[in-house]
Amino acid sequence: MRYAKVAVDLNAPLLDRPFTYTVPDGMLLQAGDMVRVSFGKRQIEGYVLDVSDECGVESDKLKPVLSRIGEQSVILPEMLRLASFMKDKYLCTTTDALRLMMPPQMRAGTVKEKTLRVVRLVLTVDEARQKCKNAPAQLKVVEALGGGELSLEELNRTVGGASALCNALAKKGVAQVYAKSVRRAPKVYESDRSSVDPPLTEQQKDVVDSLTQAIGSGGRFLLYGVTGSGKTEVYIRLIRELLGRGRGTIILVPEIALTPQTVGWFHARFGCLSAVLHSRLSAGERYDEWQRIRSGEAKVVIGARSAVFAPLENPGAIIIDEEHEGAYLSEKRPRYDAREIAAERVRLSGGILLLGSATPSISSFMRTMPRVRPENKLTLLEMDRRALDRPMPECELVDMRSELSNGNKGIFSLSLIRELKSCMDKNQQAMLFINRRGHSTFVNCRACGYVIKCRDCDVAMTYHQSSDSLVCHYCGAVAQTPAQCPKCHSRFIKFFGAGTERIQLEAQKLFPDKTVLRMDMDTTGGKDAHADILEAFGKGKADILVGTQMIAKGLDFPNVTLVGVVAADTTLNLPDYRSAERTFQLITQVAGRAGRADIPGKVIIQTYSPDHYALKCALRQDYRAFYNAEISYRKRSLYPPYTTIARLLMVSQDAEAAFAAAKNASEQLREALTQNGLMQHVLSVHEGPAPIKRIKGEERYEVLVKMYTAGDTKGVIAEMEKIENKDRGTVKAELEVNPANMF
DNA sequence: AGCACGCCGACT
DNA sequence: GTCGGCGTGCTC
Repeated sequence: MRYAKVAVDLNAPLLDRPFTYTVPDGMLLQAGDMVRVSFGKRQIEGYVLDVSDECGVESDKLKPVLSRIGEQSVILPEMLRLASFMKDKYLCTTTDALRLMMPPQMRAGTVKEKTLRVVRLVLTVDEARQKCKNAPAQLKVVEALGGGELSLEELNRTVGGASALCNALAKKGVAQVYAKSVRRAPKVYESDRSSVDPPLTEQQKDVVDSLTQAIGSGGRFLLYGVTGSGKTEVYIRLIRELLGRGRGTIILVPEIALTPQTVGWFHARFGCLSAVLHSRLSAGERYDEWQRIRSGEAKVVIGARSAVFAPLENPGAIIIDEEHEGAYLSEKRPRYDAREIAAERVRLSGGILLLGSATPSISSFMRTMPRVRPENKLTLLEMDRRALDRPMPECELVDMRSELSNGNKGIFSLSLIRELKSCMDKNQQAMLFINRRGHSTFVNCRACGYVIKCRDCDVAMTYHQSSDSLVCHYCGAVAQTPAQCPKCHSRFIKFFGAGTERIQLEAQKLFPDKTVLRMDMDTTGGKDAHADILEAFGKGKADILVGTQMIAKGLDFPNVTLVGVVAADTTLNLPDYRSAERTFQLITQVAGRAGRADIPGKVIIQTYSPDHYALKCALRQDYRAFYNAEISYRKRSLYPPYTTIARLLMVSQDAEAAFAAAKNASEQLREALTQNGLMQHVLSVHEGPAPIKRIKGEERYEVLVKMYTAGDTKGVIAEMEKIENKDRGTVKAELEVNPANMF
């Protein structure tokens, strides 16, 4: 007798263990297969984890596997091992992990193949001609079909009224109309780049060589390459090399919607060997792309975070572009880190992990340092020169304080205005970056100092001129712009803090006969608005592009010679230990948009804190100096990566209840940790209001736990998880480790 | 998660 | 007297 260990497709911790079923004689079953089993009183789906002759349980109440689903196994055996890794690492259920590894329709059983109505002759062409010699219209159809087949859709385009004619032909027994299943191919941004490999620079060659040498033995690499150094080309060469050895590659990009060009490049080079996976695909497209990968038809997978689970057998490499981006962390449970998943996948398959960035995250760069434990170690590959002989742009830091004391109250410094003028005079393009949308970031009463806040959030409202209203950027609430202060009724109301709208207006005022485009969440609402704006700017239909971080990455515009960072301090002053890191990354990335081979770029960075190391380093484009300064700050102040911060957030309509829950949780945690001896790993347990006390009408209190990363963080987190899962009625608890933001 | 069994309140 | 509330217990 053969026995199958089955993970049932139900999400409950109590059921998160294998159930044993007998395998009926003659049923071919292997690990990874989807099956139907009876479970209690009902029938459900499950996934075969293992098939063996060993039963392992009291055999009196074993039931048989009812049936096997699908032609191919759904989960690759290596992915079963990955699921068990995830269960352990993220404290999720096996089902949680497995569900990430297949398209949702797979489980729902609503796999709908897309079909086309296709027509073909059932007789030879000559016989068909004979039968239709008195019907000239039908004859046309016969000639169009010839010995092959055509979809009704195509046929209708060449022959008028083809549908009716085909029905007649079918009745006569000449032709046959049938449904043929086809794959839905997602739209790909057409790249104007040629599909020919360009020559590599010396640095690119060296990096490709190091990577190629690791094929077979595997390895983990961090490619630090300055903006414009040609990382994508390195990826392509590695992928090509792997394809030559029969192995596929997964490439992750942070926001696929923002990088249609990158997707286009891969498509141009690898054609239908490539597949795309991202959230904007329709369910059908996603399913079909998944199938193409699973069947081995597509071997180059490009996608967003979740594509790290693509059913690519034995990947030779997983490449993570813009490695420092927060998009690689899942905000839903299980809160996985695609970089960690990738590392484990390549470990299991003996492949290469390649993280790439012009501004690596502090935690990744630290892992390239000597004396890092081998299991965490990343090998550093470096490209410090731009390809195509593009020089690094010239950067200037402008102290906005002295600008003010010199009588310039405007939002543009004299330097920026001068450079903008010269740029516009030469008919070149400029980009102005500001990391806030709207017109003014807050509205303030000059008489009493009152700042207008959102009704439901502890956040100042932003003035939007386009709609002449106040908008809360946390909950989207809209309020009327008051004519007088709601508190003291003074009419002396002022608007402060410029956003993209204001910058656009000011720039337009400065250059009335130039075109100024704006790109932010407010102007990219439509489906293709995003691509449309970029395309318009790329084609020179605008002279100045104003935008938020959306314009910081992705496309290369050769005619952009000036980049202005209007307010570099915005991200710097956020209450988050990563604010310096984020500021440095953002500025370095936007600055990278400036200049090309024949026209060197210019970057103007405006700030009120010109002495801050993040800005000074960004000015010199000096990543290493920044890293050194930042890592010593993290060490001094006991921040990650030296420590790990776990945060248990209590959310409730009722402030008292949320606070009580936090206080309670903190006490329970201390007690539990003291009892099982885990307290020694903990640096601090602290409860209090979250930095933003209220969002969408919900009060927020938190328990912050800081521990040394080298200690037993897992044990402590497991204790916090237990507390998180306790039922506390109206108060919701949310646990996050090294939270993506501290608000 | 679901679906059973099981023991106490208001109803044809 | 029954219908039905949802507490706890089990599912190969």
